[in-house]
Amino acid sequence: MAGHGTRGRSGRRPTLEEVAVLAGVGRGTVSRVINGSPRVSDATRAAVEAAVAELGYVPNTAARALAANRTDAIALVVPEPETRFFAEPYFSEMLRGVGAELAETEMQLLLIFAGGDRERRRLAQYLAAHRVDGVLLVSVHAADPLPDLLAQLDIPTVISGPRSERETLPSVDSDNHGGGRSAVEHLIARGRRRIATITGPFDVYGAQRRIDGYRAALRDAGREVDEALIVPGDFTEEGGRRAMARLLDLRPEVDAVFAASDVMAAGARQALRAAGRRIPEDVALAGYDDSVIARHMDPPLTSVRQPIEEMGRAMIDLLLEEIADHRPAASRGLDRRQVVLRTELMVRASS
Amino acid sequence: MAGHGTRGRSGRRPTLEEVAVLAGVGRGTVSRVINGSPRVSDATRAAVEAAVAELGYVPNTAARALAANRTDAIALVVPEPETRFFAEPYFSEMLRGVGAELAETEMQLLLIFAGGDRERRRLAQYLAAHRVDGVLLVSVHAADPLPDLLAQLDIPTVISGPRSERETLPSVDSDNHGGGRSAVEHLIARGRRRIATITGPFDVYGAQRRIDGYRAALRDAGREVDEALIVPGDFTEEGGRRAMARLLDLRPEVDAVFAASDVMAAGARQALRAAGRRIPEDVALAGYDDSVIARHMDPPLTSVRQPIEEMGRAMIDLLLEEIADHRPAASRGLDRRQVVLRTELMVRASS
DNA sequence: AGACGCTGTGGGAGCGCTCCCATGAGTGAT
DNA sequence: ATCACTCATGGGAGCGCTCCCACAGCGTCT
Repeated sequence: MAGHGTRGRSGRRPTLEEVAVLAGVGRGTVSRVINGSPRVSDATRAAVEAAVAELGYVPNTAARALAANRTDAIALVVPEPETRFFAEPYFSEMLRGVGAELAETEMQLLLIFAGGDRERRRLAQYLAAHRVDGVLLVSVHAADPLPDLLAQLDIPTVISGPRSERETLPSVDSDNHGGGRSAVEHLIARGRRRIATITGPFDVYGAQRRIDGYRAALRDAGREVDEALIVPGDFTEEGGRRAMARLLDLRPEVDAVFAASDVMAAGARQALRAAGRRIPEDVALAGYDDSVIARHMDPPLTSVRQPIEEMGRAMIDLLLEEIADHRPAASRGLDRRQVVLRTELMVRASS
Repeated sequence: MAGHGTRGRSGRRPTLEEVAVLAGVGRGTVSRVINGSPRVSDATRAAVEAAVAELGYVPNTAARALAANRTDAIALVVPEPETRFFAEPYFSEMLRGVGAELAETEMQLLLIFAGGDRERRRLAQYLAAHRVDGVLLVSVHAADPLPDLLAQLDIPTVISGPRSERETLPSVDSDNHGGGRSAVEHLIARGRRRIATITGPFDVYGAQRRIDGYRAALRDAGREVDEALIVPGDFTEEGGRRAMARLLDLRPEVDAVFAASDVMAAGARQALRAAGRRIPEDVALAGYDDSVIARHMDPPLTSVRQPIEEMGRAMIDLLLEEIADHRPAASRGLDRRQVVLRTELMVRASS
């Protein structure tokens, strides 16, 4: 029996047409009212609105999408395994900003993880199907082919964290250079002499900028940069631990460390403890992100706060603009589509 | 000039019809192949697949949704302000499981926050428009009208954490009773005499169950339950701090605390420190969730681990089933649609 | 008075798909 | 050879909307 038919019938929702009949107008007019066109007389508009209210009419999005060729949805694409997504509190906060800003609109948010190969292929299909009006790209490595794919498909995109200084996609970022610099300036001001840094992966532009900030602060203070004090990490806790251990090995006289993420700082702290160094008495420690971990560490961690939520909001704003004036690529210039937001150093007991 | 028309033309994607022509078959046949119907000969199927590959055909979801009355999308609805969503690592991990399981399918995940009033109304509209095939409801309080709305709209729904022992919606939960019990049994085994608990909100069923587990463990050990040792919290850090402070006031002789969440345990720790109590020498501490905070606390926190990721997977499984046999409510019975997963106690230095 | 332009409106023509009915070919039983 | 079925297939009829053309009504300019 028509299980399907029953379902279709029982839950039938009113259509544009029915609203039109009830309001005594044509379909086109109802459509105009629904979409806020100004070319409708006040009387007609009122009549239509009454009919809409009476029937409890809600537009059918599929039909709209089909006819108008838009989806009113954007995707937040995370090109990392889900695991990492949440190891870094960064993403969660960004999501918060994105959600908040999007709540102002009719747009919907799709969350897509594309860590593995299979997910990657699925994502490509998905994008090819133009199932979203725009894409938010988070945490992209320099060599990732995704941005090019998106450009090729002509899908409006905003990237969080430019891939290089000559990023072509609209982007939102915090001032990594200034952030790194402020942390190191603080350590200098605290009288530290041998300041090291545990860096992020070199293929992440933001990580590079933090290192540059580290160098700048030292140079401005008239100090020489000891390259052995710059040890590579990978944004993981274990990586931070290893980097710190190595650092203690190479430069046991180190008396301050700027870790490019709180998570790595947590790892560094373990290594310091294991080596019997006290924080901050023997070694001052500063992190980056001002995450939950920073506040709960013992001692609480000095950390560079990024306005991540605000960054999320800014990304949505940019993306909505991109979608709005989505026009032939040629007519776009090198717009001022690179937003950079200020950081703030949260000083705590670790330094 | 026709920016719109240009766009529509330039990026034109092949349609079913075009695939049919190229393969030399009818539209219906192509549709059958695309949708994996068995009623197609091997030769035809091969021809169609070749044509699909050659044209790079990708089905238009909007058209499909319109014609078939389904969306191939499900929503994860979080009826809390975004803020809380991430304060509890719980959600993040759940999202991970959901994402992983969903990656096996063609379904898409929509993330919807419905904390405020405006978001609530928007959500209602959204659901009324049947823009998703099913809904995952996370962290629902007992009095929330959302589940009823969903039932009324006849939208397949799975709830994480039943609202009461007579939950009618399919649900996935961890064994809160067993979890609470195991934590308290552990504290008893450690020789603690005055064991208190800081609870979650009373209108959260899971929180109730944890209290019940606390009571059960004490009773089974032949101990009397001192009601003054049961202090209400609200799953926040500050709430945990206050509860602990109050506890120290009322029952200074307390020598162990089971907090119904790690976040509250972190708050309790602050209060204990402030009062000069050592962990675990003076007071043993156990939490719930086995979150990042537990591992980074000083000392590391004993905590009840829920298989949250697995719970996310289970929710998706249940929901997909619900969607598959979505039939008149009458024909559904009190199915075995209540999944309960086992917890595990992670013992660390705090106890 | 006629020509012209506006504004508000109605409704046809699709958008690309699924559903389902009709059709014809193939198979085996009578 | 005939009938009854089954199976693969083609294609019409929508799904509910937006876009846009056509047109009526009215004021304005010459």
